[in-house]
Amino acid sequence: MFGPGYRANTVELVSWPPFSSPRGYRASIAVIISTQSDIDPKKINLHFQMKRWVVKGGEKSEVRLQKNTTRCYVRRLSSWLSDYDLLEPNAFTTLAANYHFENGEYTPQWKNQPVIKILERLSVDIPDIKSLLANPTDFIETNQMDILIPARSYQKAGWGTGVPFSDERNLLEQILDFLPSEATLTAPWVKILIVKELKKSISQRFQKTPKISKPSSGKLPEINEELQQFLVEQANNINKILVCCRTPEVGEAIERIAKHYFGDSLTLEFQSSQSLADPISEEKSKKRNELFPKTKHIKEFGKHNQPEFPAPIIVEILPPDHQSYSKGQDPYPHIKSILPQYNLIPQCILSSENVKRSDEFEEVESEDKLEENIDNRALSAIIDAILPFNQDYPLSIFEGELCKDNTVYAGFYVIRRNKKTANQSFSEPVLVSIYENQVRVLLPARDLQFRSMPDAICELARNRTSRSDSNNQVINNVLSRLSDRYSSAEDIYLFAHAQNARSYWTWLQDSKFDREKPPSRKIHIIRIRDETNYEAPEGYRLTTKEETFEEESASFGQGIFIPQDCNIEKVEFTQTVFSVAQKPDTNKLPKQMSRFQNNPSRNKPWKDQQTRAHNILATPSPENLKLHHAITHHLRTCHWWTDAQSKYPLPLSLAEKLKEWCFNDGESENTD
DNA sequence: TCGCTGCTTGCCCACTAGCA
DNA sequence: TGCTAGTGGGCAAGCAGCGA
Repeated sequence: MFGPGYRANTVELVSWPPFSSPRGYRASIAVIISTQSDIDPKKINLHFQMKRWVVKGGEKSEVRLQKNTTRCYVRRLSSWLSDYDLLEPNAFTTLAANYHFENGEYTPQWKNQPVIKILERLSVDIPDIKSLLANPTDFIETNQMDILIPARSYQKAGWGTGVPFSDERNLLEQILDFLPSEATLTAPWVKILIVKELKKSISQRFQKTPKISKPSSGKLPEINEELQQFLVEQANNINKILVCCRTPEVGEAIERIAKHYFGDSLTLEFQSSQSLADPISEEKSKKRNELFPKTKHIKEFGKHNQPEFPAPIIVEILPPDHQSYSKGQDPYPHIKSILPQYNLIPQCILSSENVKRSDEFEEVESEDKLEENIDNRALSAIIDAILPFNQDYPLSIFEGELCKDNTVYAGFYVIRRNKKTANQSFSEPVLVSIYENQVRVLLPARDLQFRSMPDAICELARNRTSRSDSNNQVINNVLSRLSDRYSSAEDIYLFAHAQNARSYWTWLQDSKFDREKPPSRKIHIIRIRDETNYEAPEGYRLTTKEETFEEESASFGQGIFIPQDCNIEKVEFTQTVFSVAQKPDTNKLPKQMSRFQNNPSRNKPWKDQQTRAHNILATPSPENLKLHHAITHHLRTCHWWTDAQSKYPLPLSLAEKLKEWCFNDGESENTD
């Protein structure tokens, strides 16, 4: 049956009738169809999903809706128009439901009132939501109207989330039977093996960083000398961290963790300013008749504590749903956007104050829970606070004073805000480069000066006017400035995120790009696409040569892959290559996870690895295609602050982080 | 005491509604 | 129609309970 189409370029199909487990759980398989045009020959992607329907379990009085909006799937056996009968319904529609708060009570309701009104005019009776929630099974496979409530990931629903590759393959083979004989399944992607010279080249370039063990069960892990030395080096640009706490617990935790992980090398300076993180009240503007947030106290704090050079500050704030915020706004975005104007780069940590929630449908977070993980929160606050100051990034290998890697790695990202989150919408291109482990930032819409990361953050917070150069001119400036500044470097890699940057840098679009006319003859330009809009293809990859789906071996593939009909030795340098992240070690899932066979692991969640698509759009050395892709893939693993493989190559991650480190929403009227 | 399982939660990433 | 931000979804990891 057709499901609700969420996007113009996709179609969703949902299996019917839902299959049921011996215990009475119900589930369907959904297939989302999208097209892939950048790989020749053109391909159709099928994305599978588990639709797990909530049924009442045991003696519980009723099932609960999700936290915010629940989109229930509705299937009606007779036509929506009473005088016109359909033989067989072939589509679902959705009705949104949520909780409505009135007189101190939460009641479930159908949310989408216009739809309800239309249905009323069509004389369609929508059942009362309370009876649906009290007896959901009464609304599955009826002869009137079926209403199905999708389960959240954490809910037990008889099946786990995700469809494993073996099942996908099985389903694809069945689907193929219905298609014309010309339709074929694509073969597994072929792994590009990184061997000998290539492997050597990677291992001789890049450092390995130690794993940072986290505190657990209230105990701090043992920090060996090597790890402590490493952490101290990452913080060596910091004289001190200003800490502004509301409660002694948080202050003590930060002190304890700083001492434990960084020894005596981090100086903490405690500042008591309770009011800094108070809820923000609103007041009427004198000039215009509008409400604006009162942020004078944050500005005054900045003025009084402004250091000569940018410095980190950790600010304790209350959770956004704390009761005292009901009287005012969450100060977090204001702290984030105002303090860097005064050379203070803030990192926030949540209070341990008891959270009393009036919402009975929320999971209640007890004080105990927040107490328990305070060490973890303190560690991530400290790491995030020092991260922008980490100017000597542990990436390339040094031998004494000499860097063995004469390569520049750069990432291009466009920070955007709309009217909702800034007084005026804007696009701000940023470029982050790493050369001989030195991190530098270019704000090309402003000037062509390479800044340190903290300087760039403060500059972005202070001043939002851009030069009026055309986007094209800005891009040309970036490319020529990059080649000039690093003229002695052997290679320059520039990573750009397609979905983010291509409206600014139109050359990145498939239709505008011309391989014969690269914008630079010196720089390797690599375009990265992620799953947004289904732009990275669905696919499976096998680590072995034999095609086998037994024991889910395909789920554990990782590395770089190309479609099987490509020959890596002969392909164009612009060929799309897939980078597949490693599944985390701890994710040791059982091998047999089929959703269709009644096996004990059927209810475990399953997830595909993160896939990215790379294209090299320009390169002075097309013959080194494999090396360029191997480097791009390897840079996903070079984020010292986390063990996991990350979304993007390192310089692109740092460029994206700039957005988080500054420009948080909430600008206020200038009252100075 | 250890290993296994299920449950919970923080955090991060992905998806898509709704804005511009 | 493209982009953003809010919401949804999933992984990691802690913890409790249970049985060997």
